[in-house]
Amino acid sequence: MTNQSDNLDVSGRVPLDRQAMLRAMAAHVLQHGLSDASLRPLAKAAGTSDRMLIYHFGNKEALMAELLGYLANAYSEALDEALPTGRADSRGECLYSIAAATRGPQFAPYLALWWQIVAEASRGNETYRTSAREIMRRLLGWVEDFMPAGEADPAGAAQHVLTLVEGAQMLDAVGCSDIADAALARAITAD
Amino acid sequence: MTNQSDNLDVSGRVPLDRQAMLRAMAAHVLQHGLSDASLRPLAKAAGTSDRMLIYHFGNKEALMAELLGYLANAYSEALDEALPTGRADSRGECLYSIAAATRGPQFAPYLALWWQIVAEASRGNETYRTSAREIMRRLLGWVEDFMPAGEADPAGAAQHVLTLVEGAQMLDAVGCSDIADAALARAITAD
DNA sequence: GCACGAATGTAGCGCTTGCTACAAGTCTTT
DNA sequence: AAAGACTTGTAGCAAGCGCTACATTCGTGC
Repeated sequence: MTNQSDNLDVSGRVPLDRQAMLRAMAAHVLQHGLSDASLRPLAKAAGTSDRMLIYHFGNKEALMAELLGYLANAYSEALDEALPTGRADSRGECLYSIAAATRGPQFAPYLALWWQIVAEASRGNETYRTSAREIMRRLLGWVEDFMPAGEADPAGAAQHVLTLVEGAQMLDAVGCSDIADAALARAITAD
Repeated sequence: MTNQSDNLDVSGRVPLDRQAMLRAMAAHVLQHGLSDASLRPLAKAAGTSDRMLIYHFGNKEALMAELLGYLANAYSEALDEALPTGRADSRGECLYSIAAATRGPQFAPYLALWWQIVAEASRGNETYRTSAREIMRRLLGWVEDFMPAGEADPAGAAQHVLTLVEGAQMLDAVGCSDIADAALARAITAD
């Protein structure tokens, strides 16, 4: 029952260890997926023991919730870096830029993980659903901010773009990138 | 090493057993997901033993491949039943009808399974990827056939509709149906 | 009627799962 | 220096995993 989540002392040593563990575990999960996210492999990746993971995080569910939050942040930061700044010149360019950025190979590990999160969310797991919804909201906000300045309904347009891009990513995942490409090209010229 | 996949004798008893097993296992997987698709639960659902499943299907991978094929067929048939026949009157109606049909509650079990399949496919599992691609192709064909008669580019329009609908379904899965609804409404009025 | 292969039950192997009991270290506080 | 809290290693539990060895039953062809 003793874990140090409420340890806020000045030394800061314990929170640092926690962060280091989370960083290492996040890297492991990105590479190997949720199905290999059991205590012993995670502990090995973090350079510690399953015993210590339970000690630090309480139980596996709490660990996964925290790890998911960490990964959501990491994903957000990766997006911030990959996505263009400012505003698009047209709706078509907005769609194109965002699709191009998020479908790039550097996001493949995140997307592979993403679909596992969606699968869990779809099965009713509230931890994953909450995390996933938060990521979508954040992404939607980003798309909205990238909408061209003259856009009459930036929120609606962003929702449209997001839905298309996510559909395209799913088609990528199952090897139907041709369909995704055609759909996006059509949507871009239509705008 | 003895299994009867090549047993084509007239009695037909063995293939029947195989079909019955697949039917029962498919129902179980639809209800409980892939994560509960290990040999013992599957065997229990099929009224037999893990020992017999291995005997009949060789190993788990072969079993899952066959089960996935069975489920893809079942999904197709469910779609055939749920989707309207004939042709839509407009692109907007086409999108609306297909979204309404495939987002209905009767497809929730299929969709929960679908995202698990997508997750596996995205991680590089070829069995799942092949199965998923086949389902997408079939669905795309269906959408194309439902396009209004006057449509200049039915194939392209169908790809567009499919991408939007799949994006909407993903947003449903993570509890963002509001975004999906708005995106579809916008796409429908735009058409 | 008997022999042979197909079909099936029982038991178990080696491995991984989340988690715990117990003991021993280390570090801080008094 | 003693005491207590924090931290960690070792060993293990009960359950589940895919799969197999062995023995038995069953139906059919000679």
